[in-house]
Amino acid sequence: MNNKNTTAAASPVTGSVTSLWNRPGYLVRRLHQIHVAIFLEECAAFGITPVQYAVMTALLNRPDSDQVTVASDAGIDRTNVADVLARLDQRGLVARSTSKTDRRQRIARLTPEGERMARDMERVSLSAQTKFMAPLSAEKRTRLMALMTELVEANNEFSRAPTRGSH
Amino acid sequence: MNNKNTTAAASPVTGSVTSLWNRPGYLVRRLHQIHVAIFLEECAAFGITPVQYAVMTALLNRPDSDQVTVASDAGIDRTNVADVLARLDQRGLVARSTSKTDRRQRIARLTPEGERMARDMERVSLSAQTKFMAPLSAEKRTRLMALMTELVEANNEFSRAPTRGSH
DNA sequence: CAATAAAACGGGGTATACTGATGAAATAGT
DNA sequence: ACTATTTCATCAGTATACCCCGTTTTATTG
Repeated sequence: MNNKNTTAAASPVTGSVTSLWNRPGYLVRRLHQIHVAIFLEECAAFGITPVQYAVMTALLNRPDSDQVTVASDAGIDRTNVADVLARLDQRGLVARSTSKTDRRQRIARLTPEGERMARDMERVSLSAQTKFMAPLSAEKRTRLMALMTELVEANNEFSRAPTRGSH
Repeated sequence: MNNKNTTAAASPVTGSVTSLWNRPGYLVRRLHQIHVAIFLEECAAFGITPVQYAVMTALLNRPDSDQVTVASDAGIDRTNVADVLARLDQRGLVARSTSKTDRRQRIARLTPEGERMARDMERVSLSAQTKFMAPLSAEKRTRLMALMTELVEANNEFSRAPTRGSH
């Protein structure tokens, strides 16, 4: 394939301190890559990304939210939410309007078509999750979910997109 | 803060099937966000991103690699590696040249300055890892690393940036 | 050895994610 | 009531991350 990985000396990283596999950040980044790839593959028919689906779910649970609320619920950066909502608006899945009680706020809600799609996507979303976690036993899946939840909750404030509510 | 999260009825997502907190993809995405934020904060003095550091580490372990090898070692998309290497080249941390044995390949290696910085960054990289994992007990940290490693290895082929070698 | 396949790279395009700055609107403090 | 601060949104800019497609070069195969 190339000139570097065909000899034994070409793998000096095994067990090394500098191996990426000892770094939690590397593993988290790879897991994220993998999940996005699986989700996009499973949901190709809908043409919806994981983040777009998170936004749609947030609006399903809490309609007529302003962008800050959507960002908090979906765990997405405020600036990014505006872009995502604009794309969903352009596709007719989301409608936006100015709040009557606070003219700074831009209120978003799913259109009937968007709501229908969000509910239809629950099936493929579940199958993406199943495929992603399939290599682990049921017990390991539960443990991993618990550990990740604990770590996200404890480090919540470090991200620019911290969540606010309970879950 | 807004008109939605001050009442009990404003949190209909608790325990719901549609709660993002039950979705592994959501947790993985949040963990990724959080780790990037912590890394950038700890390594602000260097102005290096997690991905750039991964590339530099890959070149530290295996100098004079072509871009495909760097992509595989660092777990990064092939086209993305070219962009990252171009930025590191522009900052004088990486030097690129055409391979003499295969004129398709673009060979990259750390400059002396880049190598020095990569070694200097090991300290802050470790402190970023520590800060990221700090909320978990030592036992939970070990378990989480093992579970994430198992899941990445098993799902390796789903990502566009699968790794090739051992670790 | 010529036709074909495969690999490496680059360009163009889209989406996420964040920083910093700006402006408009609402709230708090005096 | 008036000022100061905060909050919400937007814009410009950078960096990741991936896709598709085309070109060049190498490897394979009939």
